[in-house]
Amino acid sequence: MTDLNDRQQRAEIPAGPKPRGNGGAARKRAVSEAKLLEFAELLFFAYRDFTSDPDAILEDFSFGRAHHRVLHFVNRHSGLRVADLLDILTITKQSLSRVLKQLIDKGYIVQQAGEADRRERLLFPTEKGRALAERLAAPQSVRLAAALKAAGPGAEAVLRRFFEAMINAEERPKVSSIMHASPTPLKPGGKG
Amino acid sequence: MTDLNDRQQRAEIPAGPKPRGNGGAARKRAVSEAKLLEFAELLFFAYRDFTSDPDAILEDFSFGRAHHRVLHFVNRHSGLRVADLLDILTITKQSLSRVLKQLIDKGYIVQQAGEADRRERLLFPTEKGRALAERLAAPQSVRLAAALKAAGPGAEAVLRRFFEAMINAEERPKVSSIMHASPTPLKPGGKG
DNA sequence: CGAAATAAGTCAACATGGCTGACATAACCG
DNA sequence: CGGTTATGTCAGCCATGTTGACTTATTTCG
Repeated sequence: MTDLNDRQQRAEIPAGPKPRGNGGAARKRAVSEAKLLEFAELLFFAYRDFTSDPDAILEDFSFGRAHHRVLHFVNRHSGLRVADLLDILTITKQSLSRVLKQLIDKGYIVQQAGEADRRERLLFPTEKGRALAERLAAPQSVRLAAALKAAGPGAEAVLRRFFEAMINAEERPKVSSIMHASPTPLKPGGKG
Repeated sequence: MTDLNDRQQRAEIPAGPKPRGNGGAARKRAVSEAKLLEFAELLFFAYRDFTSDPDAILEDFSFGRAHHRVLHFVNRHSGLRVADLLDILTITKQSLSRVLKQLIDKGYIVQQAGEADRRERLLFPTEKGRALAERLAAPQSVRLAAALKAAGPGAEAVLRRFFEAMINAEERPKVSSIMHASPTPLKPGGKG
């Protein structure tokens, strides 16, 4: 077994916490620091497994995690611009272009020139795109629902505050406006 | 400005929620589903920004996020085996090998044959490795501390339950044993 | 003891998805 | 009209994931 549970047994020496440079006055800080790093690890593990379900589905479509991210945001916030997507994903135009083009070519996303500013390409999911987005979201929703339930009553508010505070302060208004924006409807002509 | 805040203003049409396939009986489910997807997005944004601080530091060392992950776990759980690391990161031996070798070559990590089983290579941070790990962890700790504070009293317990439930059920005992394992001390001879 | 299993390392080749720099087109704005 | 903006695109590079095959050292077990 490559079970990590085995590990402790193998170490013969009891091994208490080793006295490092921060001995003495910084004791209280050090404990708190360790707890913070535990949360860092929990976040890592949670995110690792959170992404694993859709990743498995994506293989059947020869898509990757990058496609998922794009499709998700286009589906949830249909009518957003390419520039919005770049901002959300914090990747370059060229990186986005690659996956976005594939999603458009394969009929998961359609573009439509902006009404007020015709330079803009507003992005919309097709029916096919919406279906895939929902299929990818399903296991994540199940996981989140279970985790919220396990976290107990009042967890939603706590988590919302926690996550929002984890986001860079300058980004919070953007994120907030993305999440609460009403979707632009697809104009007639765009093949759904 | 490529500010996402601009978006709503540009859409002329009011655009209510469009009646989709799940009209009628599934109304309550649909609302809940939207809320779950909001948490999915918050998790995405939180993780995106959580990783951005160390990423910036890593550039100065010509390292990437993969190196950070390895160094973090070796530092926090010194004495773990290569197999443990593979399990934690869920990557292949070959992928790990590349970054691990670089960390060893550059003197951030040392290996030591296991005492009970000499096939095992136990991994330890050097002083240099510990220093870098701490430097990378610092901004993340600051961010986490602020977010915990913002989440309010009782947030720690809630978050712990939430994150643990987000992890695949089969993985939970492993994760738990990693996180609560006492570190194996480095034996004399290993250049620290 | 000797054979099989295990832990780790390695070589080669490939895919995905980041990145930079440079440049083209269309549309908007003053 | 000219400058700026939004988008798209070409070409190439790099980091980090993948598979498959194979070696070496060591442990475990019949």
